Amino acid sequence: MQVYRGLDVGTAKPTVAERAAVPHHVIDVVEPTEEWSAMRHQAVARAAVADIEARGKRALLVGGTGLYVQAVVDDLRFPGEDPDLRAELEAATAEPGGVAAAYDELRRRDPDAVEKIDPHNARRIVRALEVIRLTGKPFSSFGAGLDQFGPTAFPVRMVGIWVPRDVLNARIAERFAAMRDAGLVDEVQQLLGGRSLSRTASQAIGYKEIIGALSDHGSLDEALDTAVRRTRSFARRQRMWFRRDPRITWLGATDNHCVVLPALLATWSS
RNA sequence: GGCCGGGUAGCUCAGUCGGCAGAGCACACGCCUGAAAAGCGUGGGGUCGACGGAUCGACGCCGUCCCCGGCCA
Repeated sequence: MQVYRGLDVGTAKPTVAERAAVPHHVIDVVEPTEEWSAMRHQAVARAAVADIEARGKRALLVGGTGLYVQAVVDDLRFPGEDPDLRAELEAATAEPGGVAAAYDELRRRDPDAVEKIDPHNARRIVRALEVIRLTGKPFSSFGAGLDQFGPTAFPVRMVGIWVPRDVLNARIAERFAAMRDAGLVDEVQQLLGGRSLSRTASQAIGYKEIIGALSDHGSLDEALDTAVRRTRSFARRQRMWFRRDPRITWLGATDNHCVVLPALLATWSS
């Protein structure tokens, strides 16, 4: 979400001072009216890494989202996209019984892919059918899957910081309180002036809830509570995603995350 | 004080004619290849306000009491 210009406070974007001290990349690269995607992220982030390495420097990748980290680091090749076809499939699944019918079609055309997709997950069923109809090849033929951890696309060391649950939850709540104090609501109001955010930008945690509260005069306190819960849920999905990656070295943190710095720096300079 | 409505999961509430106690959210566990800060699956949880009664059988019917809200005085 830090790729979006204007989404500053709520994405905990690095400050101007921080960016002057350490050059950051892939920040503020698009307007919030634009769509962003894993494939787009892969291209831009890899270009940034190549640029850094060409200057004899070393890139530090900061992951938030597992799919995006793997899109950059692993040899993921995304099959093509067809917006019209996707719209047609989405309309079909919106009909009563449409999701079940689409799932049946997927079962017939790609028995392997059906194993990894839940029968009610319309979004992923649509995407799989889109790829099959577009390419004529099974969705499952595009790579071994995200649970296969082969050689990375370039040399990389992966480190994760494991934070105790109660510390994490407390920090998430504090973080949103601080964002509110820093003017998050004002920022959302300015963003909305005369335009609407893209589908991807408008689902940013905090922004989505505040936009909802502002548009139907709901409670901002409730919006922030929802955003806090959604952040905890996001953190849980991050934990689930990264936990299964055997290449990650986990560093434990207590209530003071600085204690992992020596181990982190040792990894960096090794 | 009288009348009416309500009391069921942590929260908001369904529960048909009396026949195995339900949903959404929360929480826990988990899935994942062009929306991923997205989408989806599974699960644990109950003195059905309390006590008594009729019934083979009560969240439901009858009685008494307690609590909450509204109206009247």
